[in-house]
Amino acid sequence: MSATIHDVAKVAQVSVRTVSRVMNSPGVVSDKTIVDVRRAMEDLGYQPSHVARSLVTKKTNTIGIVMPDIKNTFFNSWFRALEEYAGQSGYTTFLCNADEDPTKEMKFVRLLQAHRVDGVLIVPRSVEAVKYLVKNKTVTVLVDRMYHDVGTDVVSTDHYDGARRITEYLIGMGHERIGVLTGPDFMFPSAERYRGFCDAMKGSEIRIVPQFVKNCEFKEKRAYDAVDELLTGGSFPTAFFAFNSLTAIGAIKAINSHGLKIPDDISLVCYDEIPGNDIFNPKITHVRQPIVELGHRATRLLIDRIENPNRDETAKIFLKPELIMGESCMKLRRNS
Amino acid sequence: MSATIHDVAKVAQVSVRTVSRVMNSPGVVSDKTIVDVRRAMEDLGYQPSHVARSLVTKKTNTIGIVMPDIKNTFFNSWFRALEEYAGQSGYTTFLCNADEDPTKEMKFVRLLQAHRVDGVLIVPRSVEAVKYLVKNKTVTVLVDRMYHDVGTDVVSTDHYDGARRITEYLIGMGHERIGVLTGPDFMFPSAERYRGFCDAMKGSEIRIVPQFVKNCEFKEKRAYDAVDELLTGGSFPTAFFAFNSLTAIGAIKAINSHGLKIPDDISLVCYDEIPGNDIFNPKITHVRQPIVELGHRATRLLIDRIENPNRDETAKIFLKPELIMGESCMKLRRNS
DNA sequence: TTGTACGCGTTATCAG
DNA sequence: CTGATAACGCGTACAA
Repeated sequence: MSATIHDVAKVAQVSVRTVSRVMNSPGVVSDKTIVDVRRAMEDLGYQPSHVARSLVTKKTNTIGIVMPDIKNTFFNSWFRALEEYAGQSGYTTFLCNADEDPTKEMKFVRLLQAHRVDGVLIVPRSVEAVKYLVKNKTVTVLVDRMYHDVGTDVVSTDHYDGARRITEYLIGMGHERIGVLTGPDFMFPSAERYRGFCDAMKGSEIRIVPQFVKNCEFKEKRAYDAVDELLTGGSFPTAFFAFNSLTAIGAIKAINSHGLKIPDDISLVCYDEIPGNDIFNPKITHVRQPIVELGHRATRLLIDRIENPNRDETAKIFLKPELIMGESCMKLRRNS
Repeated sequence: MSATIHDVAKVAQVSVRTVSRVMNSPGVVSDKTIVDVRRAMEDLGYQPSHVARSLVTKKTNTIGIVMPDIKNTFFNSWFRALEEYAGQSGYTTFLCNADEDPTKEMKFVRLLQAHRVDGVLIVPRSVEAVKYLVKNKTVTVLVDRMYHDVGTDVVSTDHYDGARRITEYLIGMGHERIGVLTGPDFMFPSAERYRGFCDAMKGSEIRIVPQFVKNCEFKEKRAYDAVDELLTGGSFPTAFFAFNSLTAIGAIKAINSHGLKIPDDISLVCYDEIPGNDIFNPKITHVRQPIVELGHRATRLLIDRIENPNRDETAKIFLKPELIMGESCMKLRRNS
């Protein structure tokens, strides 16, 4: 099929070793031979086989990306940033969408191992996958979600801080009855955000209404149902805090279906940016994670680990989020 | 590093050939040996090396995806559909984002060839990349965009039909001054959509206003500037037809910045769905391409070509688009 | 500066 | 049913 290094050698009238040299260390080859070899490569449309090369060098120049939900704009944007950075560093990416399914996730992790990727960037759904990677000594960086017990590098953001600040903002606007649409408790970002929310509430001596705290599993439908149910009841929250963009969308749809207006009838803030927010009316006030940097830092760290296996202590990097002000919150009169 | 087939053979006290057999043709191996070998594999955490396997079988079970702009929701969704289908068929994908840059595109095509992918799905930005693939006998399926002269398979949609129908809809609503935000002329989808637009106009004896036809290169900023300029002038269109979601977003922003309302002051339709359209107010009337099917069909065709190299004549598949009615068009009084 | 020969981890051919 | 052994295409000691 494709031309091999032998074909090139034959055409250029040199040995394969020399052809190999013009590719990997052109410095030690005479200029004339370089020209000859290059011409031969050109003529034959030769491309060195990464697979053969990988077999001997034990390096594939690929990294595996395992993410839980590619439909989520957040992971989507993260991947774009990361892919660009990886490409510039000479790495190609294998993108795996585990679909929030631990079984699929394990399948992908095994697949990546079979492909002998040089490293893995994973937003884990279950500890098992991470443990498997660690056990097999795969260079691994956890992103966004993390587990404390396994000794891997982590790049994430300060979820506690973001949630706390946006909650304080809501409180400052006079809201005392706040509905929270959370993700699964066992997920680090959700747990941290909830902790931030609670601490902000504590700090203001407003009580959390237990019925207003809804675990929506980060899913749009769950959020829709939860908000729908709350709005149907007698006294509902004056504001909602959705823990990610999907739950925010669910909330918006439910609010719309009840004929209510944001922010006039009800306020809404969320974590992450909803798709189309820049043309949405009103723009939603939200916590913005430095997503491009999250991609770059994670990839940089991973590649660094791949290329310098000197084991420094594991890195735990938490980037600072940012509050983006929209017009989705109504200022209430303080009744104090 | 990882355990090899030899390690497994040693532990299971059989030859490597036998280990290979339990993986690839378990039928011809005695049950007892299978059990022994499986146990050995389990104990060592053995995963067969795809790279070594690929070297000898000349099959990598990977396909390359080259797309022009991953930020565009359309390609984004397309990829999701395709990746799922490919995964189920046992293929892993290399995603390459050429960023509408012919140079990057060529670089990626070469990279994919170096990785010895079994086939390539490409939304081409330039003919060169396609010609290169064809020259190197890479199994290739063009998606969305196409070139007539190169003899490759194509899976796309009927852009002419979609554009024509939505234009006729606009005309039916009484619009006679229609602004068009097109893509590059040399791109098949844009050219076809423009042809559809023109034919619809001809059919109704409304004249096309040349100043209202703006080549926006499928880019948001170009669309913003174009619409902004038109709205600043004295007499502007009563409706815009944006040729993709990005130009629609640009148009919406420009319209908003002029304090105009859709559809009260101005109507808007577009090709493809803008992100967040389901919560956008008003929902934008648009042409919906069967994007999931586009991913499945393209991948199915590609894999079929890979696995059955019997050269049937090249396939040209054009799926039918669909009109999705929103509330972004005002019905005008006919002045006839 | 250049060439020969071996090994990387599989599959597959041919005997047993 | 099972086992030596030669490829596959490349990198690299070692030799010249």
